[in-house]
Amino acid sequence: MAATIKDIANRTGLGVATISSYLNGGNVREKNREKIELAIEELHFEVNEVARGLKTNRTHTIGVVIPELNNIFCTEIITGMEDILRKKGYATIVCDCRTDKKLEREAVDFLYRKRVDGIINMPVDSTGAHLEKFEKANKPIVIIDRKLPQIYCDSVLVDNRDAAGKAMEILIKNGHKKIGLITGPEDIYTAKERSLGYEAALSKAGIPVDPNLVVHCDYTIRGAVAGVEKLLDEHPEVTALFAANYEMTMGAMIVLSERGISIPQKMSVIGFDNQEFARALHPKLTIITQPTEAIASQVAQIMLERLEGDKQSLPREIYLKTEVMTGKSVKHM
Amino acid sequence: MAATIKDIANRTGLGVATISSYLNGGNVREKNREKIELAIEELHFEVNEVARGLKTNRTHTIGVVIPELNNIFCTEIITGMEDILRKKGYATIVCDCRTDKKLEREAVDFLYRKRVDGIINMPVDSTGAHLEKFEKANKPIVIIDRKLPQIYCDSVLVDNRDAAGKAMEILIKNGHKKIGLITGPEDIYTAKERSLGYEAALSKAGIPVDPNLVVHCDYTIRGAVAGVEKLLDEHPEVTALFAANYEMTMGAMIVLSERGISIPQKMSVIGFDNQEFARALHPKLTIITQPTEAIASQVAQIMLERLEGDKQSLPREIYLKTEVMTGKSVKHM
DNA sequence: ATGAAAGCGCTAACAA
DNA sequence: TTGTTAGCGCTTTCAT
Repeated sequence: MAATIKDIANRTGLGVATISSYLNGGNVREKNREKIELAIEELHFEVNEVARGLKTNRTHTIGVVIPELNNIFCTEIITGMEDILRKKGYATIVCDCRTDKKLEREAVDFLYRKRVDGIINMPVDSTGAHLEKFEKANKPIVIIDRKLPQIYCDSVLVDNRDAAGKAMEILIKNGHKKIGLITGPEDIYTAKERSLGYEAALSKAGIPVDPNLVVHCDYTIRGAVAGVEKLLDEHPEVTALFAANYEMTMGAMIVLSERGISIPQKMSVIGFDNQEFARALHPKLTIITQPTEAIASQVAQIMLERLEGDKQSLPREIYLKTEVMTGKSVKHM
Repeated sequence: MAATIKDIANRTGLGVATISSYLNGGNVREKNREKIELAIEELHFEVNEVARGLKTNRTHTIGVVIPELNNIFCTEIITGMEDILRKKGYATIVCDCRTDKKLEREAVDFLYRKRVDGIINMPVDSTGAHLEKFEKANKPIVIIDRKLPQIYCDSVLVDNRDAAGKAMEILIKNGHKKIGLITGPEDIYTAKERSLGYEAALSKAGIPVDPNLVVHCDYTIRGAVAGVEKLLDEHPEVTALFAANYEMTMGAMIVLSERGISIPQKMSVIGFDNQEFARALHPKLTIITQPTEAIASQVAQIMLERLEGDKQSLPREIYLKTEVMTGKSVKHM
């Protein structure tokens, strides 16, 4: 069995409270400090955080629930958050719920049972019902990428309508009128926002919106491949594509590459996220990039503030902007 | 405060032991079962796994320590493992140690303090010293991608020498003699193995090994960009490149794309991992792919077996093979 | 089938 | 500064 605080107490002849005090940065006589450190060394003692968590009602663990781990947008954010949280002594348990509401709820319940101190969620269920337990327990909730009006929580969002608007503006300025939109499911907030940005930009330019040019995929590579193939088959008049996340950008590129459709001569393309991928393509892809680092740091900061005291202040809503990285994948008509 | 088992006991008039028994699948009189379920519903009771863990000395949590979360090879494996482990009631705490030995040790210590039931590690420190606590505690250790002779543990490996051999065989068969190798740091096991495979293949074909054509990067995109630029500048005689992981493949493609070096006319390329990326490029890239799903399932299976009883049997070593996905990025000289 | 009670390893009063 | 002790929420004998 692993050594306990009691073993250290016996070994040193001190009381358990003294050992506990030492472990928590309390004052201990120099001589005793040495004795304790020796005993800890000899017995390979490591605090049992399970016991500590039971007693203090704080686990120093944050739950993170995301739709998909195999998604560079998510992993970049997670990596960034982890870095910040770890430095403050917090660990994260990441659960990927496969964009499934049921799994999402299970993940949140699971994390609640583990008594994580707070939860960070890029939600699939837009009602937020799965988060009610955390709300009732008065544990901080930070939401990424959408608003949850029913839930008392902070949110960090990207201006997705503007993001799509920027892409469309480039295409329209270059004379494109038949623009295919590769977007996510209608019930996903970010996808809907991007679709709205697409429509608004067209309307503003006086170009009629043809709903047949809007392909609703499922935010995955595979889905986009199927969707783009269908779009190209049925609408040869399309001169440009805008793919509204990274995975679908890749899906679109796969179809164009495999069909030998040259960019930008035969098709103009604007993608999303992942600068490295855009650079690796030839010609370089023009993309809209999301500020993953800023998102990560905002989310982590807010969570830390909520954990270390500020429980009452009103829910916050942080909006961040995307940027355009210009390549050579758009042809001037 | 959250409801406890005691609250349920009071509410139902039963004893805590009965509630506990119910929660753990014990037999309870039908009438009491109903009462308990009603109380659980009304009080929003959720078992406190922290308390349970303290008592049972099992947390149903597995620690996972990897060098980098922003690495598709790692995330694919993690996703696969999580799926399997979750179905058996185990959660995972993933720590990314940024390919840093010190952070790796801290992550492992942290997980030990959290009393995870077992640990899965793609190790940075080749001595395995950081894992000794788990070894002493007799908690299962499963290693991915290298052997740790000093540590009592199971390992799941890929035949990396063979992987590099396959790539080289293709290039050599197509008449290439000046082949650049973009590989990882010499002290990383997989990188070394891939380098050895490169050298062996050249020697076997009677082609002298020129160490100047071997670029040791750090397994990152950025590192590979710098490395490939230098290689191309200093060795214009190179006709083919083999990049020995996905990130470095992308780095190589970035340089080639930005310099306008056409593939395969001016340069032949074989990459590593990420089939989607290979397909998205035009012409399609020939790559060596690792069996991430098989790795994930082997690792998870072994961990589960060790957790559910089989503590004694000898350490296992599972070897898996890579595959070639043929594209059009290799020119016949 | 159910309940009483001990105890997992720790922290936090409180007392000394 | 140090020690004694109660108790966090649960499981687990051992009775009943």
